Amino acid sequence: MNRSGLSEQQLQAYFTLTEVGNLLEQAVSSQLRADGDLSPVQFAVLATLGTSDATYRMTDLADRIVYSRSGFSYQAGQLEKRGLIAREPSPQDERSTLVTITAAGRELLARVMPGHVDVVRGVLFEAMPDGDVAVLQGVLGPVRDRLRAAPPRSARPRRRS
Amino acid sequence: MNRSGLSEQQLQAYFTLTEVGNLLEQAVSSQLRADGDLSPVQFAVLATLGTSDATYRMTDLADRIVYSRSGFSYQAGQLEKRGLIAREPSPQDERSTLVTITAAGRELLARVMPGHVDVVRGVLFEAMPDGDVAVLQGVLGPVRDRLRAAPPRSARPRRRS
DNA sequence: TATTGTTATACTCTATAACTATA
DNA sequence: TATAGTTATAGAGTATAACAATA
Repeated sequence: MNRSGLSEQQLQAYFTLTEVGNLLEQAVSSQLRADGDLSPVQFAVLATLGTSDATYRMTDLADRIVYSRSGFSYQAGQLEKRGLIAREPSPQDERSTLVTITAAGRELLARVMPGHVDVVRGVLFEAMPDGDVAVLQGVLGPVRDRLRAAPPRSARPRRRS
Repeated sequence: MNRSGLSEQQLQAYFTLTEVGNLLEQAVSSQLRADGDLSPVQFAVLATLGTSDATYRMTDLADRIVYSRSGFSYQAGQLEKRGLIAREPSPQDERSTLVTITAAGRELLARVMPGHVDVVRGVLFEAMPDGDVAVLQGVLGPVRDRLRAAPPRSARPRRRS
């Protein structure tokens, strides 16, 4: 434990995680742009919608993807303009908007996925022993779960006008 | 191994890593902005320069921080304007620019660090068993080393004019 | 010719605050 | 009064390509 409140080991692990994350995002970003004209965020939206079968509200998707509401509205607008997602008012609560992936969205996802997976393998898994995959998930999975359970950004009260 | 070339386990671990990285960056970004009016990239520059004693060339720093040259020139300009770093031509190779952190830069780094470390602990380490820290470093350290050894972005040949 | 770095340009992204509508 | 979502605005960040200087 150094004077800052994190051990040297923890600080190193944090920097390593950050650097790997940046490098990974960089590599993935090029591939997505080249193969599908998608940003990492847009890919995350399509992947989230295309993998889970669930429908999401705008706010929930924004929280999951880690975005401000307004920023997510912009991104959803971009994807909707290209016909990759659809928005419709929720029957239960007409304030809410439900987001679904379209057939075209699924097609693009399928078209982009193989190259994407190739990049991820090359960057992250090629030199990683198989056993380490479970170890990584074992360490970071609980962290993710705990963060998801924490009050999300959109829950922060807004200022009065 | 699913049809895409990554096992389901690998895909999950990749998504988890990405999500934790995003959440972490989000949290850290607020703290840095509030306490030092710094972006995560600007913090990374100061932290890299302030931690290692080495001097870096512009290109090497850009590669380390994972940035385009032009983008890094912009960021270096921002930091220099605030007196946090200094640039000078290299004596050995006058094409190169050496970057150093100033006393003011160190002061700002020291001022920002405690809160920064608090956030990182809260997000990443609070619920992580001590043993997992070494495990995480053990898994991601080699990945990072391998990526650093790979030809960096700036090595990509530029188009002829 | 190749490399280092900067800059002009054009664009994407992002957040804050204001706004509308529903609960 | 609180919540969901959009949008106007304004600014920050980013990359490409062109540029100048040195090797």
